Amino acid sequence: MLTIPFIRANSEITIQGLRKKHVANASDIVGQLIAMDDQRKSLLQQAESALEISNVAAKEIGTLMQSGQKELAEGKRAETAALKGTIKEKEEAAKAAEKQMLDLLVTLPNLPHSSVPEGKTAEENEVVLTWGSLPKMEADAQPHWDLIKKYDIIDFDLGNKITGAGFPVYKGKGARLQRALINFFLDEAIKVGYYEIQPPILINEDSGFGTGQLPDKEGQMYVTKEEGLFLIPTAEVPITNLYRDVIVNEKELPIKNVGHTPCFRREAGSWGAHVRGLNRLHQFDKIEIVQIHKPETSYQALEEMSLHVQGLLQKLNLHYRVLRLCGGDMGFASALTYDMEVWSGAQNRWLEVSSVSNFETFQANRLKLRTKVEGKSILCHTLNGSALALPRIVAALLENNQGPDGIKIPEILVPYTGFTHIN
RNA sequence: AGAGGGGUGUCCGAGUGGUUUAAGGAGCACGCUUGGAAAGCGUGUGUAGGUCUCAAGCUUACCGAGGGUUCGAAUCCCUUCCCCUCUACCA
Repeated sequence: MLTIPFIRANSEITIQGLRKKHVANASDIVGQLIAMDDQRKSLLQQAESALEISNVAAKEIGTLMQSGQKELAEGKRAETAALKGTIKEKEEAAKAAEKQMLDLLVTLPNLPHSSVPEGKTAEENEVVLTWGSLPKMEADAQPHWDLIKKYDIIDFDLGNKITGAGFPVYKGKGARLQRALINFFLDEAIKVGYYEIQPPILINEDSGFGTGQLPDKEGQMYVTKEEGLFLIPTAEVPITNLYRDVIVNEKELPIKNVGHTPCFRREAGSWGAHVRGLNRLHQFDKIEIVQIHKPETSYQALEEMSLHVQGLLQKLNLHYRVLRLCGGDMGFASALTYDMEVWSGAQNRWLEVSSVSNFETFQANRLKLRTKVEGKSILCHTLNGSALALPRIVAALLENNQGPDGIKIPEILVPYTGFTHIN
């Protein structure tokens, strides 16, 4: 969430930024917000000055009562009783004005960083770099949805039976490959200083608001019927919300956390072409890295996180590219996002396997996540990224490494899997 | 899940309608003291909003959260969340 003081002081920058993110009527909205805030302030002032009078009178009544001057006290009481209505009325009006302002404010996305390219769709994302080369594929190379059947390692039919579409069952070497990747990714993160967290995978409404999933995107999450809790769409939500309503000691920054969780996404209405097999699921495993920084170090951290993710892909020997997302393709809360895509040899296309973002103060403002610098409390910057999401990595590994003696496991994973081939 | 007891500042903890302007202690910061340290002494020590060019000052709200009663609420009432004890259940 953007802050009102920022918008007031930088209304032109705000309008330009919102336009880059393709918010319609950006200029009108900013004008409305400032007007609503003016109204809020003026009502608040009226309420507070009435309150002040009433507080002073209440104190006088107290003193009079104690010294036994009942008649004087009664007179005062009648006087202040009349104020009650005004106070309540002004307070309610101020609260209503604030709510109106917040309701509008929470619908605004974060402003993009200056390096974010203009553009509306994924085609306009900027390719930052490409690593490796196209895997040499045989003419009869099979897509992963055929390979998983051939080797009987991931079973969609069984998932359909026990749950529904998009909930595959991993079996035998399929399950072991999953476990190997999870441990590999966690170990690599711990090696470079991340602290491992195992958070709950159900979260409450406040947490959903803190990281920006609510109030807008509840349609993407599964909800429990009795308690109204949400199944997490990403570990970003619980791990970042650990710091909700926290003033972090400056000495503890930066904070670097990593966690593995299953992720649940309803993906309502997004099924169709290009989502076969492992390409899009309702439940999948992901290792998430989350960092909390002082503003001046957050962009350096973003680059480090990007390099960390790239290191994982290089160790797995996957041909990948890095994209800088354009204004129209970026997430709601992000100021700058890099997507990492791996080449899928049999599908002949790029698959997104990671998204690394700096949210600057956007989440921190919702979370009330602050630190103190020279005695003043300031909002922290939050960042996160997938390192990595499993299904598409598995898809690419299966497709790119298929051969006559089965699917070859990358060397670095063999100590984790305990086998060299799936055959 | 049932019965009972709780939730107060960074922490411990007092406070059952009006000098509470949240006592007292610990911690922390700064200063004095010291060869240095400890002890001791002194001062300070939350968050958010408003006012203000800045600062100071003034002011409003905040005692788990939300609402109510009252001239006045940490204190009384209602709702709700969380913790503890016992019982029940359970990996």
